[in-house]
Amino acid sequence: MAKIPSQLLKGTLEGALLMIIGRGETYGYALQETLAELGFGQVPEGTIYPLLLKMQRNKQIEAVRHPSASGPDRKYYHLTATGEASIAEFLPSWRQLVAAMARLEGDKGNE
Amino acid sequence: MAKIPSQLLKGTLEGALLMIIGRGETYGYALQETLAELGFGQVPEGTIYPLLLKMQRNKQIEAVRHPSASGPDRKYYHLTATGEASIAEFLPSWRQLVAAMARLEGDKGNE
DNA sequence: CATCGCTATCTTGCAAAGCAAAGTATAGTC
DNA sequence: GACTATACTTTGCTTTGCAAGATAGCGATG
Repeated sequence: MAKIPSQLLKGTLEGALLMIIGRGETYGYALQETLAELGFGQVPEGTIYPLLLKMQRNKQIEAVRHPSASGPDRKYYHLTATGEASIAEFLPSWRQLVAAMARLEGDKGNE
Repeated sequence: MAKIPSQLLKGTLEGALLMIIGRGETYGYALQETLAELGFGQVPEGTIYPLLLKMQRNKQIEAVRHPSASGPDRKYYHLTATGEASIAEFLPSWRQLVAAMARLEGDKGNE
């Protein structure tokens, strides 16, 4: 699986993380694996953890610390109402961008 | 037509401009209109012109200056081989990102 | 002729976001 | 004890979108 260039991920990643957390409480390390499984590539810790902290400051997510049987404590995140609202703002913009690009790709295909 | 947040555009815009220029020689001002028609929203001049200059420095595009009947000279851009190669690198990454996001949206839809 | 509005490009400086790198710490394996 | 996997944090760099302002040619209105 090729790596998605960082510049392409900009902005999209926050939306993606919010949507994954919206599926059910998770923690940073697991999010990294989930992103890889979904096809986002190997997103580095240095990207994910600062983003989670920022989203927590913005009240989009909340954290609860729980011990783990296989290592240090985990910070489990869940969505807040603000986080849900962020997803509701993000998705239409994302879809608009995808639609615009699809028009361009369609043109390309007709040549 | 809503405005696409700047963070979402990051990286995508360069690919989009290259693809539009690939359809046929154009200039900055016209690119702005084309982007709007495609659904990218009103991308400001302060975004487009610096990007075009950067792509020119990177040899992805080349410019020819022509006078206009309705205003100042226009700089018409066309793709170079490097530019074509950039598109060939960009498109798979873009499609991978779209596919990954589609998986997430699909999950959401099943809830 | 002066002003306005449309066309057309360039430059400066700031903000946001991805990420490499380094640090800290726990649990299990060799 | 060393190493590996797990798990989170912080610092500083780089890229990119963009607001704001400058420059300039053209046509129409007054």
